Parts: sequence; structure tokens; C-alpha cells
Amino acid sequence: MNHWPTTVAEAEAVQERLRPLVDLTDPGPPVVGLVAGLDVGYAPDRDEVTGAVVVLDETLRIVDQATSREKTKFPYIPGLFAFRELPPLLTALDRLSVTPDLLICDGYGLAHPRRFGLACHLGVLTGLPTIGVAKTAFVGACDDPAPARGSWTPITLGQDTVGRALRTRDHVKPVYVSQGHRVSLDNACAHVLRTTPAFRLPEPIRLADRLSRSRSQIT
DNA sequence: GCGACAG
DNA sequence: ATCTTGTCGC
Repeated sequence: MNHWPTTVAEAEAVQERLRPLVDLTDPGPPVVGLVAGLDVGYAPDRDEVTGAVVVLDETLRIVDQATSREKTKFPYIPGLFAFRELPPLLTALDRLSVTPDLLICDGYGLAHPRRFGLACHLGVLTGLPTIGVAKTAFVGACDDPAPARGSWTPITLGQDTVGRALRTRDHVKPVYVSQGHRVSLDNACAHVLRTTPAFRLPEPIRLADRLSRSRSQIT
């Protein structure tokens, strides 16, 4: 992709055009070998974004990681989040020496005003299975899940279920999981739980967050 | 019309 | 996201 959207109308048009390419039917593999977590870090007073990808094997050991620090190409606009974070993430993915079986993104997938959040967008662009995991939910409505790890409640938008509020730790605020591309909601939640052995967030995302943050701080 | 709004 | 003191809870 050579041209990147500049205006809101242009970016929304891209989302409308790519949305039909999302595959929400393929349940994807219930168990995967290589899981990648992606996140973007920012440094104050700098017009830069630092993307990071960390790949873990089935035992949650790091097998590869890559980053990309570049000039910001789009402002932060709710609903158009992907146009800000996608560029450094795509570059970082290119720099990996392995191909992940699943990408866990920090943000929305289907749970998005136009049903095309970052996870869907990244899935369509890479062709890889993706899921979105957000720390807050402003799109759709859901009840608070039971306090035990593993319990969940549906996130509804209009008449549709667009994701789940999933408890990854006992008595800790849930995360908001939604389908990205080529992964069922059931499998998405299973992957999230399997990769979250200790903290609130899946280990791949936690490590990518740490990496992107440290790389963004380098002078 | 105004504010809120993934990160 | 990031800037930040104190504060609340375990």
C-alpha cells in the first residue's frame, strides 16, 4: 500500500471498502504454535509511533520480536485508530523472521462502530488470523461478568453480538475480546485465556507493550 | 448542536 | 498513549 488516508472521509471509505474482506466464519485453529502480540508506544512531545511485535511459542517463551519507530501518519481519532497504529505494526511484522499463527492486537476488532477495528484491518492486510483485545469498552453494551477467571458476558451492538467481556483473572477488571479475522469468538477467548497465565492482559500484548514503550523512549 | 470516544 | 501526587485497598 503506497497511499495512506489523510482525511476522515478517506479513512472511513477505506474501512467500508475492506470490511467485506473480513472472514468471520473460519473458526481458525483451536490451538496454535506461534502467537504474536502487537502494541504501539508513544514518547511525549514527539510526532512518532513505535510499533512492536513479540512472538511466543506454545510454552509462552519469546521466539522472536521486532519493532519499528516512524513518523506519525494519522492523528488519533476514535474509530480510525488503525490508521495511526497500523503503519509501524506492519513494518515490525515484516521484520520478523518467523510467521505467527495468530496475531493478538491491542484494541477493537468487530467491536467497532463500523465493525472494522484494528484487528479486522490487520487481518485483512496480512491474511493472518487476528483477534482484538481492548482494555476499555465504549462500543456496544455488556454486563459485568462473574468474578471468576474465565467467566464472560456478550458485548452487544444493536442486535448483534460483537464480542465478549472476558475475565482473565479473579476479581480483576475484564478485557474486551472481539473477532478480527479468521478466528471464531469462542476460539478467540480460548486463545486469550491460554496466553494469560498471570496478569490481566495476554502475555504477548503485555510484552509488546513493554517493548514498544522502551523503544519509544530511546533518545 | 454538544460531548464522548480503542490507544 | 503520556503527563503525574496522593490515595485507597490488599
